[in-house]
Parts: sequence; C-alpha cells; structure tokens
Amino acid sequence: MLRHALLGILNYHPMNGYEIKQFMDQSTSHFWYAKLSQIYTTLKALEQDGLLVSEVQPQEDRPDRRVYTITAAGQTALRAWLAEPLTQIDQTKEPLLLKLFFSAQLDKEAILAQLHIQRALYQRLLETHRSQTAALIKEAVEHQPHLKRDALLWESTRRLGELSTELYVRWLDETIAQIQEHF
Amino acid sequence: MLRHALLGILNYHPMNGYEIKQFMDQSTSHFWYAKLSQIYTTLKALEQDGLLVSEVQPQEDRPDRRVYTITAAGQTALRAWLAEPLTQIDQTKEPLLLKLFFSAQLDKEAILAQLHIQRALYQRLLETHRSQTAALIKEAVEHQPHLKRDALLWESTRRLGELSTELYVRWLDETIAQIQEHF
DNA sequence: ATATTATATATAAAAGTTTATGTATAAATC
DNA sequence: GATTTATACATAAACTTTTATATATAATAT
Repeated sequence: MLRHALLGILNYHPMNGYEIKQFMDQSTSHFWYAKLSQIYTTLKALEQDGLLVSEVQPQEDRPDRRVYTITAAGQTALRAWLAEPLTQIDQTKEPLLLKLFFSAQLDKEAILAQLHIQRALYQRLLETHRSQTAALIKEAVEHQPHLKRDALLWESTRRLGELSTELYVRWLDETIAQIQEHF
Repeated sequence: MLRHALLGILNYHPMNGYEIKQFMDQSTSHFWYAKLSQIYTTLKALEQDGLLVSEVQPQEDRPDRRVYTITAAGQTALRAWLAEPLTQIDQTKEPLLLKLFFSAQLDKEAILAQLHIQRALYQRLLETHRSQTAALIKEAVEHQPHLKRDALLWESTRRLGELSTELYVRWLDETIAQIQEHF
C-alpha cells in the first residue's frame, strides 16, 4: 500500500525520500504513515519495477539527494489502483481499545490514569487538525491554483480526522465518567 | 500485539485456535483482528515462551482440537502489558482515505461511486454494532455475572465502534455532497 | 447433484513493517 | 560547552502479517 502512496505523492512533483517523509507527516499521517527506512527501501523497489526513476543531486556539506520521478508506467499503475473500488471495510487496529477491552484486570485508578493520558493527547491532536493541517491545505491551493480539486479531497480527509478526533475526546470523557460511576 | 490479545482472551478460559478466531471476529474485530494462520503460529510461539500450555483433545469425525491454557507466567505478562500506559496516539492506516486523497486523478462519477459503496458497507456495519455486538455482551454477562466489570469495558469499546461508524456514514454523506457540488 | 460453509490444524513462502546501526555536518537549543 | 534536532541516505536483522497450500468430513445451500 505504501507503494501506491509514494506513487501518489511523486505524481505531484519529484521528491527525495526525506522530503516524502515530511510530506506524509504533515498531510497523510492520520490515515497513512511510514518510517524513513521503509520509504527508502520501497522507493528502491519501485524504481526496480520501472515505476520511478531517480537521479542524484550533489550537495555540498550535506549528503547528496536522490530525487525520484514518476514514470509513465508509474502513472498507469497509480491510476489503475485509484480506479479499483474498495468493496470492503478497512479493518483497523487500535492498541488502546485492545488494552481497554482486557483491563478489568487493572484497578479503577490505573484505567482512569491511562484514559486521562489519552485524552490529553487527542485534545492536542485535535488542535493540530484544526489549525496546522487546515492552514497547509489552504496555503497549497493559494500557491498552486491548479490543485483546487485535489484540495477539496485533501480537505475531506482532514475533516474526517478532525471529526473523529473530536469524537474520540468525547468518547473518552463518556468512558471516564462511566468507569468512575460503575466500575 | 496479537500475543497480548491472545493472552487476554485465554485468560477468560482455555480455547483452541479456531474458537479464538470466532471470539475475535465477534468481539474485537473492529479494533483488532487476525487471520487463522497468524493465530496458530502465534499460539505456538507463546507456548514456546512458556506463556501458554496446550493439550490435544481427541474428537471423532473432526480433527482433534489443541486447547491452550494460560500459565502463571502468561498472566504476569498480560498484567505487565495492561499496566504499561500508552503514551502516544495510535497511528492507524485507512486505505479508503489514502485513495481519496489522491483521487483528483479520477472523474467525479468514479469517486462518487466508490463513496456510495463505502456508505452501504458502513451502514450495514452500524447495524451490526447496534444489534449483534450489543446482544453478545448482554448475553455474556447474564450467563457469567462475575464478568460485570469486563462487560463495562467491552461495552465502551463497542460504543466507540458504534459512534465512529455512525460518524463515518455522516462524513461520507457530507463528502458526497461536497464533491457533487464543488468537484 | 454440486458447491459452499463450517469444523479443525498446520506450515511454507511472500510481503510488509519496525528497529537498530552506521555515516556526516550544520544549526539550534540548553 | 554539550546535547539535541535537522538534513540525508543506506542496509541488515527482526518481527509481524498475509497468502497459499494441504488434509478431512459433515452440514447446508443452490
């Protein structure tokens, strides 16, 4: 799946691995993320398959940059993946819920402490979605007006991130209250 | 992580791999799932580490069942994992959002078609959360009153499943409308 | 009649992902 | 002055997960 993400990103413009990592951290990380090591090896694999080509840009003082460009074959592969409809629901994995599910083993205070930590984290994430992520999309369209349709879709993914983080905070409050009263 | 899930499940009572799969499909699948093949190999690994022991129960007409029981070391490991607080947000991966993010490549009708498919799927899942999953928890407590505290936590995970599926459907409607108007 | 689903386990191979390690320098922070 | 963060790549090892294959029978659905 990361393969497709990388093709999608490089379809905007050529980039090196480090830049791709930053792009993902800022835009897709709430629904797709990857470690740098995985990005580098996947880029290499995509080049071997002819979906990307790379060229080294020498730099002084810093390691040279290897910049990847999508090929015609890469664009075809990207479009094929986009066109193929998802006919099943994405099954996700959430360690917090898994742990909570079995937490009757713990005492009340330990459970509550963990939920409070999570609440703080999600509250902070919510603010990021609302300010930073929103600003980045707005800025991108201002500089590149041809990305207007892309931005509409980016905004909808950001919106779900905001809504579900909001929901998570509400659910944590609800759950904390439930446990405080009935556990 | 599956290791901990299996310890958590077997801490209720001894089970064989096939039963564990069914248990997960019915209860944890919206936040943790696994294929049978992975369950079998992980059970074996846990036994090698001394966290489980197994015994074969012969059956006629069907393959024998290998029933796993958690050991004292397994219970210690389970509790250690439960006690260790999560200090970061779970990063999840959602193929639908990844695809949507790059879908400006597609035409309007193709995007809308994909979103409508997802809406139908999530609508059906919502009903499952509300009826089946809720009923299973209720039934479990009726038969085993000592699981009351567990059930409170199970119910909170079910509740998040219901709430976020509901949200997903609403977001899909919102997104479909946005695209219809502005894409 | 035929195909699928359910019961039950097992293993190999492939694919995907994370963790650890190594190199090198500049800038920023403490 | 010392440590951390940022820039930039690369690779090996470990771990996790999926896909495919094999076996065997009963019950159910088409």
